[in-house]
Amino acid sequence: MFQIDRFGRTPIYEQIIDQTQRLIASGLLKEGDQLPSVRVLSQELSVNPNTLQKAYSELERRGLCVSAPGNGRFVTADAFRLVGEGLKGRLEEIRHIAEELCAAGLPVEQVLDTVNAAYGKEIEA
Amino acid sequence: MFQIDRFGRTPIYEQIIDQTQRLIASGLLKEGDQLPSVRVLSQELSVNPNTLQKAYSELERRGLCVSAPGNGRFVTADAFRLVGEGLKGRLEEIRHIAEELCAAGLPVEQVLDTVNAAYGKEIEA
DNA sequence: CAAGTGTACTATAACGGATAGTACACTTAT
DNA sequence: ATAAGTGTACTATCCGTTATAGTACACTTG
Repeated sequence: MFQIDRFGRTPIYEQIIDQTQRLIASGLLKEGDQLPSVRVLSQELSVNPNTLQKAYSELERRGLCVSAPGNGRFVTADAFRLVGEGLKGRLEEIRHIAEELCAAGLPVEQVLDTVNAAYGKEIEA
Repeated sequence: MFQIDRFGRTPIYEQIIDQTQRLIASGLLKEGDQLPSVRVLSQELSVNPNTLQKAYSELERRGLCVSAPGNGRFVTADAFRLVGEGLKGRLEEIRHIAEELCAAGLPVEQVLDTVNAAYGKEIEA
């Protein structure tokens, strides 16, 4: 369910946060679904429970899941809408990079082509 | 000439590298131009000389500048071309984020509009 | 020679990330 | 009631990266 890269610079707990959000955004995780427990996921990924606890706490702070002590941790009803709003942040990243490329003199078409390619769309001549 | 953010997560030496590359890409730094010495820049930015040395060493490793011990450090002839190749990496970042947004169901038009906006282009209806 | 370059080296401090271990409270199923 | 599985809270420790401090040396130019 999760895939951890131990060599990159991005912390494990951030990877968990990102991937969980992506699972929600893509609909693989829906309202009411239970997230893997910190202990189970800890063994599955060979990651310290505290690290996962940190990630889950942040997801909870963002309102994407709620904890039912003694029971488990579940995706909230607002989760899908909330990650949708979070996509604006990703758009800002693209905007930021695009501004750099613009300043560097890269033609805009090349950027647009890249976006279209990512969407699996054929490049129009 | 340089602007340092001491609170962000990105290390100072990386900021120096990035900004220098951007100056070269935008043409503000051309072949033969002298980079500020580690000592001068150290005082100007209130940054340790070693930190700047680290940044400059990396730029040198990438072939963007050469050091003339006792004289100074200068932008190479290949610098402009090399940073140009580096832009492909930035494009890959955009591609990566765009794939995420695609998976999340964000319409492609919204991404294209963002790119166009970054290029200062009006959005076409 | 003096001043300004780059370079090299050691040592230290500070911070974030991750781990280890323990303990406690709660819910569910048996 | 008990056991197993949840979440939660803590403390302590380790490690790597970043940044700083200080010193020393070699080189080039004026």
